[in-house]
Amino acid sequence: MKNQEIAKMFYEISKFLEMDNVSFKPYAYQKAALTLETLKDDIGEIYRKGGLKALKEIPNIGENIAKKIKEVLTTGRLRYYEEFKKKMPIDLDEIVRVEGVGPIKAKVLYEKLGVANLRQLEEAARSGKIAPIAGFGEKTQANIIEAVEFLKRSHGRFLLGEILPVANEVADRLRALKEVKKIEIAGSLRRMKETIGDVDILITSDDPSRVMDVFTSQPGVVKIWGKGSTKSSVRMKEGFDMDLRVIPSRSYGAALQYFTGSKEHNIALRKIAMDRGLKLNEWGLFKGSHLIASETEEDIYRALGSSWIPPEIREGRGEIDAARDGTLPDLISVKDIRGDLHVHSNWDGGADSIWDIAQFAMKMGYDYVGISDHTRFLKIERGLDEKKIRERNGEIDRLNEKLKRSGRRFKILKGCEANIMTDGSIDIEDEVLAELDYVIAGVHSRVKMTRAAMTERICRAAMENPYVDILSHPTGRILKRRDEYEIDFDQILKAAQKTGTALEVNSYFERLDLNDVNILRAKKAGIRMCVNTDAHRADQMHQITFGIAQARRGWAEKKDIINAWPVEKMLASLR
DNA sequence: GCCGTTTTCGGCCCGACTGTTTTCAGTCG
Repeated sequence: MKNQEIAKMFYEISKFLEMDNVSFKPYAYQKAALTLETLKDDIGEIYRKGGLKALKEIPNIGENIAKKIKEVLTTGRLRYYEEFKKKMPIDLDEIVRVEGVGPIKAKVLYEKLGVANLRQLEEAARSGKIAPIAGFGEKTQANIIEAVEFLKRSHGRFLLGEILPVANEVADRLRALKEVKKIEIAGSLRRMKETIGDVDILITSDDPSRVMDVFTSQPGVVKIWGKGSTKSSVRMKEGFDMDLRVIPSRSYGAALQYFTGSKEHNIALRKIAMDRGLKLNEWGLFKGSHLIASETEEDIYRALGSSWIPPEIREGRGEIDAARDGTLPDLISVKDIRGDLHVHSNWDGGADSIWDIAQFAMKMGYDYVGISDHTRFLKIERGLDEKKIRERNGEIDRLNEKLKRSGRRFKILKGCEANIMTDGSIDIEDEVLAELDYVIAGVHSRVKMTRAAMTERICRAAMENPYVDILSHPTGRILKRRDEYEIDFDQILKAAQKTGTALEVNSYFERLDLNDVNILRAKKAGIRMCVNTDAHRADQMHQITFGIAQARRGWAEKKDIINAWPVEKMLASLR
């Protein structure tokens, strides 16, 4: 993933430049990084085909940045970046994650105290060395200690799947109050980002004081940071902070738009406002001092010549242009999903029987459910061998008969989640794979291999096995625990393209794999995807919400997601 | 460092808050 690597370098350069108080250049590098991150084609490929000229044709890549990309591609290094690193060998990315410390403070701390990483930052703060530095002080030092502690405890972010249920519960509690007129969760949670920093809730109310009382005294609040008539802020027992803001009814739409973000989206939108001689802020859209739009988000987007944009794609990845041109994607939604293809039964390590799973799937309104038990190699999950798979298939046949007799059109599909062994082979005989409706394959062992070996393992062997239809959790990352495998994702995309293999969007909240950016790349490459839950208990099938949210963030439409298709069409596409 | 229906220079998003100051720099969203 050369694009991602170079993007990361540019992000860091942007911070180094900010540190030196350089104006505007940081912005240029940031934009270049964002462009690279979401670029459809491999940057190396672009360079090979069209040289420097082709690089310069990419938006936000000019003369100088093109040359730097060329340098990375041809030498594997970037002197400009290395010089920054040499001058200031600090873990900038880690340090600026501490609330209240930005690039400029980081620089001072390095020069005065030699602080190069989080540990040293904490040490310096705890030994009282930070307070005496000009521009810092006691309060800043205490804040740094608290911020570092927080970061260590939580890595600074919370998982969407952990935080959304809590936030919804709070929102429901407030919604029930007669003093609350409108209420909405804003921020990255509304955008359904895979990880969330804190929660912003917006309300309108004629009598906020009682709402604030309820908010700050509700169960789960462990600390009240502040309580006023327009804003209250609390820490919840789960460790994240929640803000409640009371918004004047008239500017509700403007505030909702503003607090939903993302920052990049808002910057782009404000720019458009400016181009039209208008000004956009959290109070509304203004021409001079005259208010043009503010009550609803729709009003604001419309006044800027755009249709309303779903929060999930407000990430500054071209959504505003698309909205203006009328080419916004018709995003996939939960109700489009006809069935879940990745559910484990109690034949392997799952908790529930196939019949219970089917009942649950019917309750969810699905047309089918695919049982994809683990296979032989995965002993810890009681993986099924060929004989067991056949026995289980027999049970599925009997249950399908039963469904048919009772007049239900619901179908249980025979699948498995086979293991991709280190040499790329599949741990089940082809003969048995052929008897299944579909085959998922995934890596569950030896997750640390060289990039070349892991890429080949997944691509050449597994994807080209004629029976493998879907690749489960393709990049292998576990949020806050484990990075992606070392893989060349572009190669995986190519293999999927060539073989028609679908890539899974795994909805399990610690995986969310593919992630939003990779979904967008897969979509652009015309690759089919499949939003599954990997449920090990029937009720986990509800987690489809999280996968769908990521699919939406990756601009996926019904046509991109095979389990949004009628079952016959879906099955036909696999074989 | 990028960009251009303001096109090779002169712009580049904006406001609030915090902590440090005594008029503002840095950070955040």
